[in-house]
Amino acid sequence: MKNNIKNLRATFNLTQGDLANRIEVSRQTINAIEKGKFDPSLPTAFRLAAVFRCTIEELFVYEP
Amino acid sequence: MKNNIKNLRATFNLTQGDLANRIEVSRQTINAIEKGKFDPSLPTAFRLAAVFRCTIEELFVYEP
DNA sequence: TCTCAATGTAAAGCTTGCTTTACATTTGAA
DNA sequence: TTCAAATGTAAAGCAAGCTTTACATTGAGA
Repeated sequence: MKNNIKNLRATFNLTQGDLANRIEVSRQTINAIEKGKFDPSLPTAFRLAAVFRCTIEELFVYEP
Repeated sequence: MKNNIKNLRATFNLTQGDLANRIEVSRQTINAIEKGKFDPSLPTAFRLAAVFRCTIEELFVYEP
């Protein structure tokens, strides 16, 4: 699963820590998701999409 | 997190077992998701949306 | 009514998402 | 150049997603 978080984060001028605070996860979680270490849970994906005012489909690219 | 899986499954004439096979999870997983026992992972949500040809946002309603 | 498919549910166990703590590396602004 | 903020990473531990096995309940058609 790929994602556009790093780019969007830059567009919105947010640090990993800022974003983490906004969606109430740890900074390490944001880092891990950006780095592709693991996929977020569905609730976390919804909160991320809400911050960037986009759909989950625009934020994440599913790869079988 | 609420979801419309049960309705859509009826519309598409699929049993829980059918749907489970389609997205390669166990029947119990489908049952648990329908019953709200837990939220699916993001990959599982993507596969569910693909079966019903809808978006994740149409399939799941996030509740903080 | 009988019966078989579909659904509900439970327990044990594995994997993954996420946390906290902690430290190293990179980067950019003064 | 230096120093602080931002990022990267790692380990241990808890919580959630999912599996397998197994059995009970519901429901609809013969």
